[in-house]
Amino acid sequence: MLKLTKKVDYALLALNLMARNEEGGISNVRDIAALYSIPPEILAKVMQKLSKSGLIQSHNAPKGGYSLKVPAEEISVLKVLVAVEGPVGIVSCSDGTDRTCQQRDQCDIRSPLERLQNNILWFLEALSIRELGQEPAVLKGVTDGSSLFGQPLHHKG
Amino acid sequence: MLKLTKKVDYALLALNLMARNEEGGISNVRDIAALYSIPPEILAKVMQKLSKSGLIQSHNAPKGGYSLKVPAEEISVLKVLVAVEGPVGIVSCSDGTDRTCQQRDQCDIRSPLERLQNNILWFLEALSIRELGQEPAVLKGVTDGSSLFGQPLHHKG
DNA sequence: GTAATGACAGACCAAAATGGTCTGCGATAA
DNA sequence: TTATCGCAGACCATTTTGGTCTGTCATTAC
Repeated sequence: MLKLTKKVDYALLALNLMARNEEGGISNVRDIAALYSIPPEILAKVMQKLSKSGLIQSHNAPKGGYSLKVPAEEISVLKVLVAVEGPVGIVSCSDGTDRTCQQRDQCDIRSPLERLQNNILWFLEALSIRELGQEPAVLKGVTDGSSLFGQPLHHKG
Repeated sequence: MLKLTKKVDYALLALNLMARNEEGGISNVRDIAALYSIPPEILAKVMQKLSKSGLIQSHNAPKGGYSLKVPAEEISVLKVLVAVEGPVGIVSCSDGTDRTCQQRDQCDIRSPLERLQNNILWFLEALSIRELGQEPAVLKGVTDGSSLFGQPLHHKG
């Protein structure tokens, strides 16, 4: 629950690798799969989805493979997530998936949960695969919650 | 993927209701289930977990039911989530669930992902079931990402 | 005391999501 | 023209999830 799928993990690993190889560097499925011990067939499917969504460019030929189509800075974790798994919604009633929610009429907590969801999506969008491969120091103040907020809010400990 | 389960939804609805009824107000499973069209047996299990985790108090008797054991302000969404579904981890390798991760040795994105996870957990901890039932206005500046941060960071649009 | 109420407990099942396999086709450059 | 590598989709096993069913135990109103 509230967990990234293996496919997303695989996509992030592959993209991170390609981000380090760029620019224009080509990696093929077999090599990446071998490096990370990923079943090649699975990674192949994942890469195809990334390709269809326009994040990477395929080179269908011997010595071919994939290369980044846009700069690593512009590929957010959220984009990867959506490309691989479709629309994200922590509450099923808010992403169009569940049209038959039995609680919808009586639901009195949807609004704050959607707000919570927006925050999570915002973080996913703010983190690029470029930053994925960088040392914590670079990220400091961006994704480290404890230093991100000026005031303690209502955080209960 | 990255979605709250129905059980968590049910728990939040029930707790939100009880938070409005307090203090010491008692609600029973049958009534709550009827109000929100939740299968009573399911809600019963959920309530038992909330009870075991110490968030609510059971009153096993006719005219009995459950009441909040601690103030609504002190019950975070994260606590509810953990009580109902166990430890949370958006990356399976970081919550002790997956001890056989094939990518662990070669994984070069774990650190930033764990950071991302911490941010999400932080938000879940910062949102209490008291706030769940309040109007958006009260939450403004707390969970609304767009107004929460002073600077735009690297947010790509 | 006893019967009705409501929590407690756990086996059990069906559907969906997930992770993975297999097979074959299509494009292209060596 | 053939080996390489992407493209496509059917297929299957496992796990997770949501839900049902059956029964027991505690309490209190009568």
